[in-house]
Amino acid sequence: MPELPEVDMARIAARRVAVGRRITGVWCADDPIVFEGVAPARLRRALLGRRVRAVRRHGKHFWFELDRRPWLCLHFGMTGGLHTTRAPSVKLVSSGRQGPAEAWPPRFARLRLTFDDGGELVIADARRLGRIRLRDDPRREPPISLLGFDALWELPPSPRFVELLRERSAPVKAVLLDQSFAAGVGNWIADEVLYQAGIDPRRRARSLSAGEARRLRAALRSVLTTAVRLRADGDRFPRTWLFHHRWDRDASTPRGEKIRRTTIAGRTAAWVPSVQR
DNA sequence: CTCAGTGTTCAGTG
DNA sequence: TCACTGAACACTGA
Repeated sequence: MPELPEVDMARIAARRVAVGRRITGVWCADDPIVFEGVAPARLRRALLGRRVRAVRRHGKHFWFELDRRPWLCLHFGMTGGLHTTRAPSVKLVSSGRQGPAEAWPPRFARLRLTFDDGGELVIADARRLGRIRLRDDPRREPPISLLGFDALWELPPSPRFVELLRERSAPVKAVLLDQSFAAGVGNWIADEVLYQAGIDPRRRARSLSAGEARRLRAALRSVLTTAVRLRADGDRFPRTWLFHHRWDRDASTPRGEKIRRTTIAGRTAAWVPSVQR
């Protein structure tokens, strides 16, 4: 479930369980794909006994600052997620959703860390498109160094945002999905933002008027701040959002607006022709 | 059984 | 050269 708001919830959950604590146990799957270039023995050596200083996020990536380098860097891919427990019996999930106590350790666990106070943290990833890496200086090394502005924390001022869009000839939806443009925007957020700004996702980015670009920026800021404030819990998103209807079978919003689906940049775009021009 | 999917990368194209 | 597109990746659940 990982676009920027979900990853930010994971950052907060990880911070709560890990910051100030020492890592006393490391278990990891022997999976050279998810653990890109990191053998299990090296991972254990890098993490065991370390104290966690902070948890940082940029776009959909996040990482743990430790008291010694290298640091632990994570990306959830399409199906990854973070799970934590505090006391042996209390279970918390990064989504914040309250449910029946989940299985522990969770299905598809790839990495499991135990802390000196008994807390635990698990990275799970069914589809294995997520990545777990070690980096000496995450912000200065790929893949994080290749990202554009963080869509929530570093949104450029309007004039600069307009300028950046003018430099791009791809469909505006493809530009929104490009992590070297705005880091953290994923498929549903791009669709939501374009819907709220009233812009056809197929439009070339450079064809937007300054007014349209400003509307797009405002929608991006509004959608992200709202989603984060609501703890990335889709059930609590405003009912006016396309989010609730984009995959509906009947393909229309409660207002009776028809939803159309089009492939752009290899992803399915859901949009409302009567609203988006 | 088939296919789409809240993502990224990389080879190929124009 | 550069920007862009689409397939590949790997697996689950509808």
